[in-house]
Amino acid sequence: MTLTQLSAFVLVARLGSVKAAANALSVSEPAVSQALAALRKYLGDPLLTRAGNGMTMTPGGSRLLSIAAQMVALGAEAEAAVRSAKGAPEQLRLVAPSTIVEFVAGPLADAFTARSSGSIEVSAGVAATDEMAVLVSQRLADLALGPNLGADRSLGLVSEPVFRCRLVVLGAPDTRFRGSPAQWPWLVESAATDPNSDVSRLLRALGVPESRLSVFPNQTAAWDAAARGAGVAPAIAHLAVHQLRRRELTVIDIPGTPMDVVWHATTLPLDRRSVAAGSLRHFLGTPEAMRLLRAPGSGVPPSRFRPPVYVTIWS
Amino acid sequence: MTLTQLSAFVLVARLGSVKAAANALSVSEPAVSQALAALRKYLGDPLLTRAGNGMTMTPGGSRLLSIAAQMVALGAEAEAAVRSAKGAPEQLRLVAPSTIVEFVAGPLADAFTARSSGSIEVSAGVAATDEMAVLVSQRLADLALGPNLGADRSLGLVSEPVFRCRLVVLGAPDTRFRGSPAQWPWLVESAATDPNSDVSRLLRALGVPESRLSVFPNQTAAWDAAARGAGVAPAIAHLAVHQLRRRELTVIDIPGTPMDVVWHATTLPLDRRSVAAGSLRHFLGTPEAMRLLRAPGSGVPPSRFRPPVYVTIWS
DNA sequence: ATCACACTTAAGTCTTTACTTAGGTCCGCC
DNA sequence: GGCGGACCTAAGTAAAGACTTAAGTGTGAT
Repeated sequence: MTLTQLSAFVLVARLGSVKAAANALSVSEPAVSQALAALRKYLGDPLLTRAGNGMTMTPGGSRLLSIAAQMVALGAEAEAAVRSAKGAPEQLRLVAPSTIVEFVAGPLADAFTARSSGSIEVSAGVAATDEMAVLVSQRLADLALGPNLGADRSLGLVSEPVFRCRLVVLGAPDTRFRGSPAQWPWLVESAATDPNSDVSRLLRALGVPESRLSVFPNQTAAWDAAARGAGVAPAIAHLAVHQLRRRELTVIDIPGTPMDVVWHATTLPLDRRSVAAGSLRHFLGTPEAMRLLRAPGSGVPPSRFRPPVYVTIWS
Repeated sequence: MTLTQLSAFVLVARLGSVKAAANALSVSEPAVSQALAALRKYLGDPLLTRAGNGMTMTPGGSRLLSIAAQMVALGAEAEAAVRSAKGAPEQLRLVAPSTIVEFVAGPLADAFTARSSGSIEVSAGVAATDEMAVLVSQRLADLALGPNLGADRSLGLVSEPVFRCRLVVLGAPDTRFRGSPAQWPWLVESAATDPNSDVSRLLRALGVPESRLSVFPNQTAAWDAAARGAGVAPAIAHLAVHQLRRRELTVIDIPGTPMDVVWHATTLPLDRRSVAAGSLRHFLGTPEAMRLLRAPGSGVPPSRFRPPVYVTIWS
């Protein structure tokens, strides 16, 4: 499986004909056909079959297309990225659970970039708890903000506490649900599907079955639903301060809550981490960072907005 | 640039030594060193340089690492995807602007999967307006939900109106801002950074400068900030119905609003589109879909929650 | 200084890729 | 039936990839 073969496949799939693809690549028709044949043989799937005038994709071909297209696009992106790296600002990758990314990653990244006077760019990525440690240890991320990842000694990571907060359960002030908390409707955001997150630990401790969960694309939406009485929602207390102050939501007394949570900053040990990672680590200890961690969701200017890491499907 | 070279590079970067990488791949040390040399030559960047005991990355190397790691991971994923495609449910890719994905993609995908009794899985992806047309025409997405994409005849797409709504501007009931609307603080979500979105068209018409914009990671967070008086926020009226009903927000009278907006469903023409795409297109015309389009953000059960398309950084 | 260690280069081999031209096969269509 | 278009296979070639072993070359430590 080579990139040339994949791009031949992608082109045939997109243009609907071997001939057209050969034309687009300005090579002969058999060249494309053979690249396709090699791929078919390697993957053990016809991928594309003749159907009258054009070609149709097999199920395997259709899965492959989206992945292959990404790989081809990334190949081009890789060249461009390396070529343009000279003199470009250094990049720093921060990973965190979706909750943290939603509320604090943007402002934090923005503030840090400003502080480095633009010489370091921070991009934020969402990751599951158990992936974060691997990402950092493999240098695919520079710093993880979230739970303590230092427990697994084999990865050789340094995890230091940076922020203390409390996990509570919120609901609309005037609603009552019947039965035990396990029977109530629970409104959660996507981090609850990560079995190692604090929220899913709480849900397990309470014995809430999956059938009572509604997953929302982001935390604010889940709270919004809770505010209209659709159920109860777990929350890092200080992040919901606006909703609490406006009395849209109120803290519900549930056994096991408030639950103390400590956010840790995890990096490689001092001798292996990059200078930029160290300086972000240091920044997290400053009063400015504390203030950002404490004050949720303030938005950032458009020029400094960076969407969380995700790869475009097509270049 | 081959996948073998890239994986050698990734492994060296991750393990911090050529020797360790060679060991992990169970090949000789020069084999890895040469793969690296070929890549260095091809890209014209040292990528990794010796630094005492280990290796450190150049800026180019660090850019490459995250891309190369994805490519390698995708390579493995491609094989797995094709091999497991036999008998697996058909997949259907829906793309839409972030606003639509946030509110309706989850419930819509969930309802459609249920309706097909699990034989079709829908995944939702976020895309910029002008990318959506290309994605569909290149078969990288099956259906786009959003603005009318039929204007560009050359792509041969079919865009049909499915839903009418109104774009308004919201603010907290009791706040007043000074000066003209162009001077107010505007709280927007990421789609506003897409110059072809309805929101950025509105902002341009009003002459709002970039400096007055705050970008939030999602629409609900922007509204939430507006509700506490931080500024005004554009909104598709019916999606903010809960906030309006609770009087956290109220419609502000601004020239040019309400702006009529029509969501279109865009697919390939009938003879070129897949059966699944046609059936999703048909589903969008049913009362059930209408109800979901009209009722924002209801959450989905965990088993059916699918995060929007993004590629994991590491496999 | 020089030794040990780790990366790099050199030289040689074998395999695979990527491509060409030439001929074969399949399918719809008149 | 046979024609045309489109895809596939065959045979052959040049180039590149992916290895190996053997011999440098640089750097930190004793």
